[in-house]
Amino acid sequence: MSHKVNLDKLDYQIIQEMMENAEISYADLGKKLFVSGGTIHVRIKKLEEVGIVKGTKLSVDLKALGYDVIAFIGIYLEKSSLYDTVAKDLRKIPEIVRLNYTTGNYSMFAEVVCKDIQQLRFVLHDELQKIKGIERTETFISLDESFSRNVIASGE
Amino acid sequence: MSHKVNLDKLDYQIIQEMMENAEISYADLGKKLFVSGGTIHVRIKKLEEVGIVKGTKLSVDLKALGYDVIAFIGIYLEKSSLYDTVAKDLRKIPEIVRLNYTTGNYSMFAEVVCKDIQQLRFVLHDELQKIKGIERTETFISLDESFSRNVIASGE
DNA sequence: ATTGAAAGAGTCTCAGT
DNA sequence: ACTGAGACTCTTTCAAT
Repeated sequence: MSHKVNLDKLDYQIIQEMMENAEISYADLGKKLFVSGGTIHVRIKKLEEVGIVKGTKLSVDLKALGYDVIAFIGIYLEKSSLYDTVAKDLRKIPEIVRLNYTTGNYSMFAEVVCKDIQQLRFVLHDELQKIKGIERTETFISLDESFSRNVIASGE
Repeated sequence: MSHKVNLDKLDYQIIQEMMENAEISYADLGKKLFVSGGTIHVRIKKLEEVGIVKGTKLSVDLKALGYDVIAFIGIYLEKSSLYDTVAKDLRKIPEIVRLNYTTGNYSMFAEVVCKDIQQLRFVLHDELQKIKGIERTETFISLDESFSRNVIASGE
């Protein structure tokens, strides 16, 4: 459980700004938010210490990298108690980049990223069929990503 | 369309490493990959120029930020031609962080991030019901995220 | 293309407020 | 808690290979 930390407007502004672009310098971000670069530095250090900021990641264009196919897979389990073992098996498939245990129709929800439809076919027909405990799956291939963005960082 | 660029093993290794941690210095990454820091710099500049690398983003712990609820929404449209107008309306709901146009059961697939169940209820019952063109929706609340990770950067 | 070194820019620390 | 300046580290450029 994450014990509540009190963040002020400046903290949220820093997070908001750097979720989109982490390359901005402390001095420049400070100018933008009307504080010194030193203050930005102190705040970010605090946000790292309390675990809100986990680091920075390279933002990569998947299409440009050759990954043209994104799909979502709804997974029905034979028994919901099989969740952990099936999750462990799904983790071994590198094309599956995300797995959630969900309420509703499906027991689990997976996101797959593949280079092409042939690779997706392989994941669905070969890799997934091997896994014991999956009753059936439903696949939703993304034809277009309308948008993808960050949450709004604010205290309400 | 992204015209193919020839990447070698070193390019893929740099991407792989920095997708996970973009804070490592060029000198340190160079040591790890047995080249100079200057070479890392040249490669990253190339990857930026060809549009594979889009920048760096702050990695934030959503739970620690107060966002405890992730849900997926399958959306049935009255007519699939309504895609664009509905997408435009969904974009106005800040809690919806991602929207895909998909094959299969649903016409669209949305991901929502909320502070609590009350906020999710508000998005589902108030915000979503206002939008013209949505026939019905199915919601899958994530009870647990088993894993979330990057694709493998490699040329096969 | 890669390297190593110099120049420039950014981060980090700290004493003062 | 914020600031500004100094110390330190990293990025960026470039001449040589």
